Amino acid sequence: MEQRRADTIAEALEERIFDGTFADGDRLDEVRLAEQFGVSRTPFREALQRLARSGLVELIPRRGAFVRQPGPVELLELFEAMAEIEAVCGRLAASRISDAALAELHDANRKCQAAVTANDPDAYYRENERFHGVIYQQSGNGFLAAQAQALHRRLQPFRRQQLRLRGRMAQSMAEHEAIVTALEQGAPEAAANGLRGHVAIQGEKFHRLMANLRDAAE
Amino acid sequence: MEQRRADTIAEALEERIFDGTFADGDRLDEVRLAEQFGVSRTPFREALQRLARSGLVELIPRRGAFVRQPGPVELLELFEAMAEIEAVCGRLAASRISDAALAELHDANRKCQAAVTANDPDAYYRENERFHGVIYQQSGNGFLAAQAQALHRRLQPFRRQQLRLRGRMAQSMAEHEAIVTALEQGAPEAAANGLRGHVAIQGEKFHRLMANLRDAAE
DNA sequence: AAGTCTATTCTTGTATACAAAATAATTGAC
DNA sequence: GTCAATTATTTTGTATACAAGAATAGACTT
Repeated sequence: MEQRRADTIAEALEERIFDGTFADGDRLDEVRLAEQFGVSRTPFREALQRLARSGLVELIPRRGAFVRQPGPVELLELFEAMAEIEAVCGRLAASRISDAALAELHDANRKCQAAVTANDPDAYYRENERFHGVIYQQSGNGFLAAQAQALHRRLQPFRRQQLRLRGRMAQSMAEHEAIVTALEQGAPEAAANGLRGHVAIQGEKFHRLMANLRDAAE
Repeated sequence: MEQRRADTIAEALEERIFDGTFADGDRLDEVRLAEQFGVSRTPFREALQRLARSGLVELIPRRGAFVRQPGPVELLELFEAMAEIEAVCGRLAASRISDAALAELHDANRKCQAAVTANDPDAYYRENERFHGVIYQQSGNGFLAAQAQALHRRLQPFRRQQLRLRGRMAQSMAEHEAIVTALEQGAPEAAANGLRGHVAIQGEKFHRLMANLRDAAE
C-alpha cells in the first residue's frame, strides 16, 4: 500500500480538516507542518495544491494556505445539493438496479435495523453508508456516483452529530424501506422523492441543531 | 492581474487538455514542459498536483503524469450528469428566480435568436452560456452552481461540435423558450424536465455524431 | 502618546542539487 | 539470432538554497 507522499499528506490534512483539528481560517504553516510530517516543504506544498482544488484550503499568493471550513450557509447548500444528487441517483437507479443490488439493500437495511435495536451507532453507520453507496453505484453513472460519494464523505461529520437526535434512527429506517420499495417497483419519481426527503431532512435537523446550539450559547 | 504561477500553469495545461492539444494517455514531461513554460520543475509539478484532483491528469507514482481524456462511455456519463444537474438547478430556480434574472434570460434568448438568424455561432455561444449561467446562479445554491459551471466548461468542446448539426440551433431556441416559460410560471417539474431534455438531447446528438464518425472511418 | 517611516525578520515562491527508481541500451550466453 | 542480465541513462521525488514579498518591530517625528 505504498503511496506517493503527496497523496498521503493530502489525505492526512484532509482528515484533520474534516475532523475539525484545523479550524476555519487557520493558516497552515509550511515549515512547521512539513517538519511535523517529516518531509520537506516541497512535497508538503504539492499536497496543499491538491487540497486547494477541492476547496478545503485557500491559497492566497504570498500569504499562505488557509483552512476553509464550510459556514452555516455553505453547509445548508451542501446538504441541499446532497439531497438533490441522491435523488438523481435514485431516479436513475430505479430503472437500472440489479437484483443483486436490491438484495444488498435489503441486507443493509436488515443490519441497520439490528444496529438500531442493539443501539450500536457504529454498525448503523457502516450499513447506512453501504446502503447509500449501493444506490450511487446503481445509478449506472460513475461520474455521478463519485460525486455523490465525495459529498457524502464531506458531510459525514455533520450527519454524525444530528443522528443522535431522539428517534431519528427509527424514522430513517422507515425511509430506507420506502426507498427500496420504490426501487423494487422501478418507480423513478418515488425513489427520487424518497431519497431527496431522506437526505433533506438531515439538513433540516442539522439546521435546527445549529440554531439550538446558537441559542443556548447566548 | 498578477497570479501565482502554479495557477496560471494549471489553467494553461487545462486549456490544452480541453482543446485536445494533449491526447489521452500522453505523458506530460516535467522538464520539457516546465522549460516550455519558462519555469523550473517545482511550480510545474505543483500545477500537476492541482490538475490531478479534477481528474484531468493521472499521477502514477514514479512513472509520471498522464493525460486522461474522457472516453465515449465517460462522456455519455458526463452528459447525463450535466442534464440531471441542470434539471436540479432548474427545479430550484423555479421557486427562487428573481424578476431581474427572468429579464436577463429573455434578453439572452433574444440575442440568441438574433445570432441564429445572423448565423453567428460565436454570439450564439456567448448568449447560450449566459442563459445557462443565469439558471445555475438562480438555483440559489452556490455549490450546485459551481458544480454545474465546471461541468458545462468541461463539456463545452464536445457541445461545440454537435451544435453544427442541421436545425439544432433553432430547436435549441424553442427549448430555451419553454424553459423560461416554466420558470416564469414557477413550475419546478416543467423547468426540470425542460432542462433535462434540452441537455440530454445534446448528449444523444453527440452520441450519434460519434457513431457516424466511427462508421465513416471504417 | 499616536502615527508613520524604516529596518529587520519571517515566509513564500522558485531554482537547483542529489538520491532512488524506472526505462533504455549494451553486452554476453545459448 | 534471440533472450537474459547487467550497465547506463533518463526521470521522478525530495531536500536544500536563494530571492523577493509580507509581517513585525523599532526609531523618529509631530
